[in-house]
Amino acid sequence: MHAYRSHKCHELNTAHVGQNVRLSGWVHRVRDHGGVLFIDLRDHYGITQVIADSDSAAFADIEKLRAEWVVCIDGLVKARSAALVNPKLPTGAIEVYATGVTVLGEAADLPMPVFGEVDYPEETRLTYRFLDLRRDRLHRNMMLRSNVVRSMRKRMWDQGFNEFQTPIITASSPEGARDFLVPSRLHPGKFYALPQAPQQFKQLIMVAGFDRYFQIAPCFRDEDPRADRSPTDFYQLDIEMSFVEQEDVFAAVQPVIQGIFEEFAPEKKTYSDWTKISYRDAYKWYGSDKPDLRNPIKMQDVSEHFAGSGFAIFAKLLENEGTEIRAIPAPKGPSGEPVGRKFCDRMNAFAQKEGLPGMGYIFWREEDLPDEAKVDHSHPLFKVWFAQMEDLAAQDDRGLLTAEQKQYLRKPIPQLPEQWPFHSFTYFAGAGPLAKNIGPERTEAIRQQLGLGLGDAAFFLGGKPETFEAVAGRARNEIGRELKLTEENCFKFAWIVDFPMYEKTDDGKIDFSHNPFSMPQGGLEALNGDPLQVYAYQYDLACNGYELISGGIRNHKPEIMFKAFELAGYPNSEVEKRFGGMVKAFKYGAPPHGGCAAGIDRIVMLLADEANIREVIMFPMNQRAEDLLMGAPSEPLNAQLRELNLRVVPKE
RNA sequence: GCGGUGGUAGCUCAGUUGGUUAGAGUACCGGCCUGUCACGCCGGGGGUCGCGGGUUCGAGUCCCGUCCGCCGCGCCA
Repeated sequence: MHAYRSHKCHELNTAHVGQNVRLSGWVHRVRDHGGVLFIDLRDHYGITQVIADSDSAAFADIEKLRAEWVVCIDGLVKARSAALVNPKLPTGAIEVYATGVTVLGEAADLPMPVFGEVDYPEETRLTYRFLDLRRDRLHRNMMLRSNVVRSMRKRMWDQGFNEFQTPIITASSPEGARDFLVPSRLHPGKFYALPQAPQQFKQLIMVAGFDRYFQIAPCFRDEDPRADRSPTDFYQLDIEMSFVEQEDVFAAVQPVIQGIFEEFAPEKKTYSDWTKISYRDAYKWYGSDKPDLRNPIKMQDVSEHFAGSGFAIFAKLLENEGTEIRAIPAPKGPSGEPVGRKFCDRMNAFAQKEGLPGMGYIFWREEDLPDEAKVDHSHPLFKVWFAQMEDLAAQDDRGLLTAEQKQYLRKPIPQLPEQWPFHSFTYFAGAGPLAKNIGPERTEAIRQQLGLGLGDAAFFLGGKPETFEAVAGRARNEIGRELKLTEENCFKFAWIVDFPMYEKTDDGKIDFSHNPFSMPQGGLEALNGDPLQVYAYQYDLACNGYELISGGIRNHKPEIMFKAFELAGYPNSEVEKRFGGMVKAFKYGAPPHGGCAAGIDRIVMLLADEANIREVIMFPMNQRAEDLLMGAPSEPLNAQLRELNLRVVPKE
């Protein structure tokens, strides 16, 4: 007999009845009935019920067991009678009658139970991560992660990619985020850095002729965390390919990612049409470069309806250069409940909370035409009513209008009818202060442009797009969620392409807006024009509102690279100094190449249906980038500092 | 750095308008129980109500400050 176990806790069944077995695991749950007691014994694989009664030699010892003790049980497999079978357990048809027990590891009183599904404060969970990991949820998440990584590797290998490891202790590479620095003992005063990504190394691997590379690579960035962003370190599926264009990268990556989602979330729909949306359109339509396309709301420019209108705030705004008014359509949700003033006010408050002056709105409800409009066919409201009826007639699939009524609507107005076919003069009236200010005709024009109807609403934001776009995007998320417009149980992907190469910083300088290593579209020539009009071969993959992948076709020509950096204010000497290794390599025959990196933690997070990235990381940091279990960061020993020639400046 | 929100027993939470000795469940300890699988029943121990100050006859509750957790913003190509 093996010292610890003959079987695992998931595998015994009626076929084993009568066998003497040995199981090891944790005491999941004790049910003590006095003369008979039950232990749910748990290991990585499952749970087996152990039973002991007063006839058992092990009874006295088993009575002393407590939750989470690690024990080895010897016993006899017995079939449960039909009434006692537990269908919830894979091993529920049998139980092990204990004949002996060895305590392998006692457990103190638990700071948090392993049994049960109650939520516990994250601080406790992180401090006792090893206990939390025993619990079903995290245990399952980590196994999912392991399987996802296994599948990723296999899919990459099957496509002819080769996995290589790149250095962890390396040079600072100014890619945007703060570096983690590592002091050098052998070179006092000098520092290594942990890589923010293996970016330069993977490009060098292409220069070295390896053609297709991937790596499950740790990346280190010293930035503040978010729910979907781990501080300190995270893992990427890092990919690079030679002799490729953008479409080749897409074609290589989509089957891997889509395959992973289909494999590990079979109960959800994984859409296979990955649309391409330009960076600028993404902001225009969704207010984000990682739009959640499950939400059908698409924002639109409605400036023309507000220019010179009675709504002075927007009319005035539009007189300034580069301003526009954008609408967020908010159609009523599947419940059919009209979007009312209360919801509109709440969204307005949301915008104010996010730092905007507010968000105007119109909501459409049913109203009677005033009497004068019923007879005066040049009355603006009559025209609105007529236009809406025409609209209705054109798309009348519910038989709301009679043939006679439709007939009438085909006639040009104003033409007095001999027999008036309508009993009702109700129309979709735009309500709210904004509609009042711009009048019924403009309100109607907006309704038509946005394709809205009875019970729907729309929100309006004005100014320079960059000042409100991001908030509009968040409002769009809120609206989609609250009105239940956002499709659930699915994954929708989009490649966000054509990132602008440069942007104007607050102090008016030109700087890289994203990745300085990307190839500018149009090459060297494009860099001679307006930098703000230069787009890069750079792309992200957005999925359900998360950025899952970021990548680009790289700039492999030194002369274009120097020029690109020059535009951002970096002299050649600076480029040589910072990217010396790569520049040197490019001088000796660099192939055109490109690739991307996929956030593994985020992918697993989506697959596990978790909202927080810490739920899929084995030993995550807390929000202040502290490891509560290991006690990191910690103060160094004086001897360590001396050896490194470091001195800590006292805090003021 | 800024904003939101929370902090009461080991853990999850309740605690009314400011009013007796701050409660429940769970875990723990003791007792009872031979078919449970969230076992049940009886009893017990366990509290700096995050911390500090203030108002008040009286503060878990109201006010001010502060610390800590989480979420968001800034930041992160």
